[in-house]
Amino acid sequence: MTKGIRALASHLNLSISTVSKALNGRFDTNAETRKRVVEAALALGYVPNQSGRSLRQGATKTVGFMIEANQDGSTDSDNFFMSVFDGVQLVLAEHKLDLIVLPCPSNEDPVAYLSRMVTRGIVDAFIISSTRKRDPRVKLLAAAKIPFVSLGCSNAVDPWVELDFEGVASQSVDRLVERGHRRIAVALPTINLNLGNLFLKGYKKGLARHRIQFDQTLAIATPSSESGGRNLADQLFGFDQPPTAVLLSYELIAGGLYKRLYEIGKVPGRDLAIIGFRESLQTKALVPHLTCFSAKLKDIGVALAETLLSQMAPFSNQYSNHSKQKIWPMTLLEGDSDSMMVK
Amino acid sequence: MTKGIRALASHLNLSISTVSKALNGRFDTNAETRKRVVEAALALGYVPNQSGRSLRQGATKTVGFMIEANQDGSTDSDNFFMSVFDGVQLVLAEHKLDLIVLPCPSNEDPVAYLSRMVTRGIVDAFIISSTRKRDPRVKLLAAAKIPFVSLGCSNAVDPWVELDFEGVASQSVDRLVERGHRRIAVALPTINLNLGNLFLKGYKKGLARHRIQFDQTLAIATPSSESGGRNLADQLFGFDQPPTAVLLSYELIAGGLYKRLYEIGKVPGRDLAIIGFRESLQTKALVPHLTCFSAKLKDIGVALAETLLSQMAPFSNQYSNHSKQKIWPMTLLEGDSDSMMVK
DNA sequence: CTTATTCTCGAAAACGTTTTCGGCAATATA
DNA sequence: TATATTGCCGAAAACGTTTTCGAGAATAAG
Repeated sequence: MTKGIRALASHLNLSISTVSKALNGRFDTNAETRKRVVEAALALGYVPNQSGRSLRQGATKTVGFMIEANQDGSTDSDNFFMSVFDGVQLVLAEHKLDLIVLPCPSNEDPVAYLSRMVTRGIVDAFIISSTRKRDPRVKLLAAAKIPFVSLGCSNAVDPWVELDFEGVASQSVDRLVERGHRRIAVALPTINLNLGNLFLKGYKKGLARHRIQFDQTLAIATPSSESGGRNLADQLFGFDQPPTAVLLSYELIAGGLYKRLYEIGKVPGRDLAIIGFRESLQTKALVPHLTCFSAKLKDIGVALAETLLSQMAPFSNQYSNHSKQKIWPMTLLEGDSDSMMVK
Repeated sequence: MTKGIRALASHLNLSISTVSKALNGRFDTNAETRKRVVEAALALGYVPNQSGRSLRQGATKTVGFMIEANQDGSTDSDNFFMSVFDGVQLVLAEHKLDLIVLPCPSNEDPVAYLSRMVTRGIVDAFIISSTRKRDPRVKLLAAAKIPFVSLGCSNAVDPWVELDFEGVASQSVDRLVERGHRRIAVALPTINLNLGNLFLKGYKKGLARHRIQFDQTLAIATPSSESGGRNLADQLFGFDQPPTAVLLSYELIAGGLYKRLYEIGKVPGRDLAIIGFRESLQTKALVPHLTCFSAKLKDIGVALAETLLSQMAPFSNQYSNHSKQKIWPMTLLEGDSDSMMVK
């Protein structure tokens, strides 16, 4: 079974040189031929092998952007991903594997981008993040039989590592109910990230445990921005009977929420109990301190890498006992934003 | 002039296969020979071409980690680099160039890491960040004649794009003096980042303009962390005659600074005027609002890419009129942390 | 001494592409 | 009609490496 440009050429009854030239749009090929070749390439899903290309051309057509974590001894992770990368590299290095980061441009569809990177052939395996519900990218990778793992649960069969959104939400409800809250709102992402579903699930489970009726109007989708937080404040206190507590599935909105609360004369932790999701430099700057959860990001990276290796043929036996799907626990960081008692 | 493994082989009077096997530590080579080969490789600076390797081996030995910016319409850049990447890719895409990100592991020396990536040969050009004074990485790249640009000024001859640290510091002094301040402190990074020198330079220029004597004790190096900010507060109010204002060259410490101030009964903007450097989600969460500066991060990415292309042979003519070094202006975002008047 | 075995090395193929070059046919020019 | 030009295509080399296989020498076994 021939592969690559040879397969395409023989399928078209053309020489590989003609095919190559046609694909690269050279003018010493017939326009008609060019069209035929391009169409066939599309149909057969042919894409040139990058190693072959760069070897021949003596150039990779790629620019590298080197970044570092803060090197001055600061332990605060101002950047979620840098910590995760670190853990991933720790494991990969043991097997002489390197990690490169592929930033999807904001003006390109993530699926198209991934597909481009797959065919570019500069990596053997993928880690993907921001996993959506029924994410087309996992289908793409699974179909292409390319080893991968997703940061964020995808489905029941493919490998993933996930923060414990469900547990955090559920635990948060417990904590609030203990303090007398009955009307608890939840802030969810506006896009179809799977974390939203998980968080909502945990929230509902928590409510059910305490026999509190789920109220759809208290599940509020809000963009993860400053203004998203402000809007949330207005919505919460726009109710005839405002909720006394709110859970955030995404902590980036906490800043806007706090600010708007102060503007309308409400004090976090006094007039509204707030539990954020993950700690960050932002949540640490808030007054009163935001109660939220923390995770060992580096260890998540380690888990990601191990899960990935268990999917890669040369290493799978070494990691065969490794679980394919893992929910990562988070620990509570008590702040003052939910210390009030109700009723 | 032969290159690569051939050159090494002929230099050693060995066949390329033996050399290859020796370098890869195979046991069908004499131990003595292996040693000779490895030493010669080191001496001649030989490193295998990655394209050739992956082509032959059918594997790249690399894992890709795909990340995305927030896709839910949030305009806040919670991540400095993601915005910069976006701008870089905008320009590179026009020339069918791709961008990959190379995250330096925290346990590896940045110079060694860069050198490894250079020899790995998976990219044609580099962008480096966190530039230090007399950064060995720029020497490395310049010596190897690899096109590059640094985010952060390096020296007088090599290409860079830099945020206007000097201007920001200088302008901040003006602003504070206008409000009656004479004793103005400045917070600097503890490591030898070039931005520290520039910031200090601008600070001194500002002072000189207003005939204020520079006081070395008011230039305080502090790690960019929560606790760094707390320490700063203690140091400032530990003086017999505490300064009435402080400039931050790095905004990540603002949260810790604010918190500690409140703890010791001081209010930002009343007892101490504060001007931060760059806006972020954290600075936006602060109450009172931190006065700081903002830059169009995406445009900085564009500038980086253009500067880089002006250094790359195939594109340099297209960008020949492009300046090799560029200071990027920032605009003031007035907050309430420096609104007080003194005396 | 003969045969088997081990050790060390080199020749050559292969990975998948691009590019140079020459050849043939069809068309334009003289 | 003879010659020059153009348009289109294919053969083959090249990029730099790894790997398979066989050969020869040296050593061990019989």
